[in-house]
Amino acid sequence: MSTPDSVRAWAGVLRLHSQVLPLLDREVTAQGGLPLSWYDVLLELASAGGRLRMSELGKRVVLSRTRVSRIVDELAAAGLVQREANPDDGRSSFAVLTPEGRARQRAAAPVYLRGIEQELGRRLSPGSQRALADLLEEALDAG
Amino acid sequence: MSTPDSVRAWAGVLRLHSQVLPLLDREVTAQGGLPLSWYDVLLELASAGGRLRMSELGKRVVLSRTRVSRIVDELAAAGLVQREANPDDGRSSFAVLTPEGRARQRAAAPVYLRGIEQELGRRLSPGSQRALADLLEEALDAG
DNA sequence: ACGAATTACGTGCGTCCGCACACAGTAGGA
DNA sequence: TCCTACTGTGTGCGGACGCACGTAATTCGT
Repeated sequence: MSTPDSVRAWAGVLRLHSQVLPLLDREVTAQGGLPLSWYDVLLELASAGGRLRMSELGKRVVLSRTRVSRIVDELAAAGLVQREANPDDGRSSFAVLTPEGRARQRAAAPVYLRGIEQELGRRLSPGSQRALADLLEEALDAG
Repeated sequence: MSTPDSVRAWAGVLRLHSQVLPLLDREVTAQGGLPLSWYDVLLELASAGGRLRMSELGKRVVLSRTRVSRIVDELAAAGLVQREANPDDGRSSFAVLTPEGRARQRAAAPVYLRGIEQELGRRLSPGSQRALADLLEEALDAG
């Protein structure tokens, strides 16, 4: 009774996620970084030019739209983003990166990059990392 | 500014996890299956011969030891497992699969397997599935 | 043999999270 | 111009989750 490859793959995703995520979280918060959810939102905002509608942000980020709404509240309270009305559509609103938000994101980036690099570099050869990344992106594009 | 492969890989794990897990959850519960956490515990118990110490169970399952303790409570209340003292060590206790628990696990298995097969089969070729599984297991073994 | 350190486990508590719902705004047909 | 369907958003609520701690049992050094 051998396990199908798809099941082995899914089990691998589940396990790697549950093993690496807490380590990364600890390491980053120990170094005074931002919470992962904050960083994720700031990063996505930054790479989108600093301004995004809520629903768009919800799609790009790993969190639910609902959750994003609350995190943007927190970020706004911390002065890292600013809510802004959409003149073309009264329902929607933008999250806009403030200069300080951009600065904080830039400052936090190396901590995350180093953590990931370290945690995955320890486990896989460069070639395997590349192969894994390609396969995962292939799967995501087919989503 | 190209993203390192390790970061691409980690982002892929994060995204695939967040996309597939809810789908799988919905699909399974819609078909009257067990909660994923229940299934995970039952499966791990079954493949270990039906009896495992709590801490061992915590290590094998994707959940924290703390969480496992509570889930075993729920499973025991549902009659699917039974708590049992360890005669050789008064601190530890066993979770033992009941016949009904074993039956429920067996009955639920095809639902999960089909769901995973479907969700990953749609996204990756058989060869890619195998390659992905191998890479993830390689990473986990190095953990 | 006895106390300190360690291990296995359960639980109180606070956080994170998303579903279901409510509400305001928009689009489109008659 | 209404009236209806739909869309984008925020929020109440309850569940899932794990950390920190407490407790009981075992191990180990002396």
